[in-house]
Amino acid sequence: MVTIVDVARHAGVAPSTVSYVLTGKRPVSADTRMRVGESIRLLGYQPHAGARALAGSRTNVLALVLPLREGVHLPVVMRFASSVVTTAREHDMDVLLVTANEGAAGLRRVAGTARVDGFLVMDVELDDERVPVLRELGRPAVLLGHPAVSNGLTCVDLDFEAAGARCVDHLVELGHRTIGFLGAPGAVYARNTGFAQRTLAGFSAAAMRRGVASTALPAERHRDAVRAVVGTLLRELARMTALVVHNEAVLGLVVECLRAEGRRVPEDVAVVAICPDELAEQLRLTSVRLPADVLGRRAVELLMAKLNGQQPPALTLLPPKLFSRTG
Amino acid sequence: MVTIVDVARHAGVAPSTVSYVLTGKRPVSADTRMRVGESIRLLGYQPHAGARALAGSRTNVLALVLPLREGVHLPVVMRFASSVVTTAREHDMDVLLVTANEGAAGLRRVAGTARVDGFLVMDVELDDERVPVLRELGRPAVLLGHPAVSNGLTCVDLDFEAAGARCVDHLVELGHRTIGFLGAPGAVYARNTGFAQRTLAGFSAAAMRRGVASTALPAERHRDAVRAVVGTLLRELARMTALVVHNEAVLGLVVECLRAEGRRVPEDVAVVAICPDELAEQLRLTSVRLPADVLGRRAVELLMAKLNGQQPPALTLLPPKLFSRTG
DNA sequence: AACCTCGTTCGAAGCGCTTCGATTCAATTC
DNA sequence: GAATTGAATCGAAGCGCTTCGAACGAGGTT
Repeated sequence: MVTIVDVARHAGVAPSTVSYVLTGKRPVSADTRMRVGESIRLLGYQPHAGARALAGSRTNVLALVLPLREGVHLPVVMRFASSVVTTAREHDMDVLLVTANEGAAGLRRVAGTARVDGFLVMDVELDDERVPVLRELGRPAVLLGHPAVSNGLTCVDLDFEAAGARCVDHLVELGHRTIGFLGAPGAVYARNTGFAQRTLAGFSAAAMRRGVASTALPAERHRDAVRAVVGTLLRELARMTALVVHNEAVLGLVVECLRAEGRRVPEDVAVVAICPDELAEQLRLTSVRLPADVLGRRAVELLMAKLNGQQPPALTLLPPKLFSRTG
Repeated sequence: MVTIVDVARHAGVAPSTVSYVLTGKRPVSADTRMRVGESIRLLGYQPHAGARALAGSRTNVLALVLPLREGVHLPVVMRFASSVVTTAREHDMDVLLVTANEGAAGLRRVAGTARVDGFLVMDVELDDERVPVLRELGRPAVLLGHPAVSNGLTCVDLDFEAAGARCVDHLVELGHRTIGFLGAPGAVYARNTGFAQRTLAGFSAAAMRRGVASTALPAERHRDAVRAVVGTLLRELARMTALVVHNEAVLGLVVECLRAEGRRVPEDVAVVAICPDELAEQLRLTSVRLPADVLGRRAVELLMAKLNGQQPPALTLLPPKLFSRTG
């Protein structure tokens, strides 16, 4: 193994000088910087990560905490992870993969053993047990899917409120005057899960502002329930020509039911979905996508800012992008 | 921060003794072992990973190299990753996530900086540039999707040959006597990509053994091509009552085309797919699944064996499991 | 009673790096 | 020409752990 001492000897300088060349923490003359750089190249020197972590108390590793349980949309998680790793590497960081099912103990472990410099936690819920632990650990952290109480923490998320509004605006521009909304199961709204409400709020406000007639209903997962709620909507909102769906689990069923009721999609009822892109792609629906890649990149950038002592805003909301697939 | 010295002082022993309690590398009397354990609990001691790595030249971290590019089936990758992390944790290991697009340089980097003890590399191709590098690095590694030349390396994969055979056996048991096979695009067979051939070989051999009539054709990705090849198959193999499909990209299209030709699926033509489970689930087809979770677990176990100085077999093939969804 | 043995425990030396005073030497000032 | 500065470099200490030879006692042997 090539150590910093070998490099120093080869370049005819002290080990500390090599270190300063590498870290840039003290000025080094252009001449020696070059000589040292050359020796590093020649010897193929790579600093020992453990030694660095021990001496410098900095690991250059981020923990990425992912929900790997069933029920989350795996491709989105994967895309997010991919984007995180790529962006982390641009900042010369590596990524340690931690699963959410280790829970708060997992965070304690990787922080306590000094394995990572900071945390990226995906799929944070309201009253998540990990939030207080993250505060207690005091390491920089960025949360995705923001919990209500975010004081001191940094959160990133899609701007669901804007997403709800964006759907309305899009449809109004296409000439629709009566718009339905199918949301998550009722229980989700009951337990105040943030993103569901925010979408609905954005939708309602925009409908109000635009002066369009609208009705919003929750949609349960089961087939019959979907059929029923679609029926209700068509009855209640008789002149409905457009529908916003914020419920990826039943999206396919909704379209199916509409067609079963004799409505062509999108000719009779224009459907706009708020869901992962590939699902909308598959069903050929206009959609507001969840930008997993941008989310990942931004999350890493915020975390890096915190690691560098900056204080990024507590909440970053990404503007929604609507993809029209009516053509 | 609580160090090993603090624990030692608290328990009234030497630091080395604490170390031996922790690692079990030398016998410690039951009495002191207990006292030390108690002190560790009380003080909440967690060993510093960097210090450990430096002194012990062992990181307790595995590198997981994943293909995060488009075109791979993301849910499968995710499930595999999940299983790897879970199993690794059972062996007290953490997992560093590395993307395949860092290529061989990524392997060099994490090995050279002593960040990891070993490698888990998914989606290895024939003539993969990483294979020679892994040899050169000399760290334990387990590959998934085995390259032809596997000398000195350890590989795990689904037993595609058995999978091909299993489909035939299943169909023969159901009474089918004439079975078609639709495989990957022709180019895949041309470039000798291992798993595609092996499936076909297993299929053909089983058909021969069972004395059933069969024809195998490659399927290109495009809609028209699929329609054409399904037509050809129906013409050539006039009495075909069953079809094995090993091409997840066109699976849906194949079923669609069969129905367009007036064949009911599965009544007139029983279709068995070799593909990720959720795809078959969605299309309600009997399938041989790619057991990502078992694969991940086994891969980690093999890697741990190598880290412990054992020499596991060069190639482990997992027996295929067929899920019948005809009911 | 002196001598081994063997199971336990101790002490000290490193692992490869960062960091912080101290030192050097050339350039500047009086 | 002596004194002062400041940029560049050096040397040594120390980060928290593992590991190895040595030391220690209690038990058994001759």
